[in-house]
Amino acid sequence: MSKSDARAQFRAPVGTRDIVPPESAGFQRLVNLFAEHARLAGYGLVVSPLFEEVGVFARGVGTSTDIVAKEMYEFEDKGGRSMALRPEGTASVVRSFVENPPPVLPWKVWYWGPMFRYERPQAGRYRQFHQVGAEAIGTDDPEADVEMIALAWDYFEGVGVGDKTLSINSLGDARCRPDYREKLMVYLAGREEDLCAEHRKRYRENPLRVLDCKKAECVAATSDAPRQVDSLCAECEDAFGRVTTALAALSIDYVLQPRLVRGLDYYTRTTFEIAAGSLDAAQNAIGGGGRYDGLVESLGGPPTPAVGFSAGIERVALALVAERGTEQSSEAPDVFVVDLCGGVASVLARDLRRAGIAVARDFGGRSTKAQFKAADRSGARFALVVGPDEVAAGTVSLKSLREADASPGSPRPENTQTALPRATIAIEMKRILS
RNA sequence: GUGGCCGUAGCUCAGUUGGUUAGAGCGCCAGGUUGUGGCCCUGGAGGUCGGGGGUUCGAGUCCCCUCGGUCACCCCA
Repeated sequence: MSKSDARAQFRAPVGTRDIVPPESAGFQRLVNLFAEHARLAGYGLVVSPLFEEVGVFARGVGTSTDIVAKEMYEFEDKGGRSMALRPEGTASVVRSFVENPPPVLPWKVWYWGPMFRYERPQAGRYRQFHQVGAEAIGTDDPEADVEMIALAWDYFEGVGVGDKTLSINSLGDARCRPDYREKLMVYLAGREEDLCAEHRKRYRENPLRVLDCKKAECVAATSDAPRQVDSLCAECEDAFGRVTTALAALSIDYVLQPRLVRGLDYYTRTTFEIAAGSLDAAQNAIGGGGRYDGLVESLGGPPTPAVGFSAGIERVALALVAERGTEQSSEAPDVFVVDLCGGVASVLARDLRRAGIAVARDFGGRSTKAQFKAADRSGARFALVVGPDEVAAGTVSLKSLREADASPGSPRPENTQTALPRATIAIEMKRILS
């Protein structure tokens, strides 16, 4: 089989990609760190299906959103049911909440996994991408909003995203949003001619979306448009004030972004987004979220306030690379077994692995030189050499692969090896590695 | 869904107005060193030039189509 044959046959689908070592180590790290932050904040893991009935997203996310209207992977299963690959995580989690009502509120859960959106791929945008996220369902306390923002912020801090901006806004609630919407509609109607071609026709469908438009015409036309934050009802006003006050107390800097609308219909009151300064691409949002007090009810549950957040793993990874360059893998083994008589590596490696030591080895009975080359490349700290001499003496030879003078271009140094008893090698290596 | 740019070795790329058998660096494998990595030297493997069609005596090079990549619009993570 030639390589070109194998390559010509199949490729990863458009907009998807394989995440392979060493990059996958970074991916795993981002997931693991979120798991840890979530655990510390009292969130339990929820694993929900990657696909749902279309209605979960249509009613949850909203049929007027781009995500549902034109980006969903929909299919009919063999039972004739209309299904869709999940384009985001919150709707599924809420469906799960409604289906399995927890005994105690709030229900605090986190998740991670792939999401699917049928879009043209570009920098930082894929058809299958991965998110970590958290939801707190069953409380309207603004402090829950703050906990969610802090979780997001501290996660990004923890993984190493230094250059980032938190934008927040309040979209009001069922009481004050309609009033604001009306105000904005009137304002836009008076300036219809100034809007971009797209929104001149469509602003009536969702006037809030015009605020999010990046076209110069729309930005100019809405520069002094009424702001939702100025039209909040007393309750929303109070809630938003408590959020901003608490953020200040936590020393989390934020920018009030009255134009922050976000493309999902379910948001109410607090919405927020975190953008990475190192990403100058069009896609610089690494995470976002907000409150969705009406979603549980619209998916058939009892009226239940909730707040959530999600982050895009690929985007975070891109931000980290942009900020600090490629990180090297931390998957290097502890030791590399060099087997010079053949057949002894498997037993030695297993002894060490059972003791919790990461062991790599070579295959194919290659030359000493080839095995040491492989050992060097593996990044292992030590080589353990077993040959006829060692077998006869009941020992294993330990050699450091990280000499202090191992600068590129240096000549081969003297080989310094230590003979260790074979019988207690696992214990001894544990001690040396610690 | 629309548009710009780009497809030559595992990777990064060169390849003259179209002209013989398509090259380099890095990486990989082996030898130099019959038990020792990095540096060095020598050799080797690896390509239907993304795919198809056309023009031509002759196409990696020109034309068309197609697939893929990439960036942007839209929108979002």
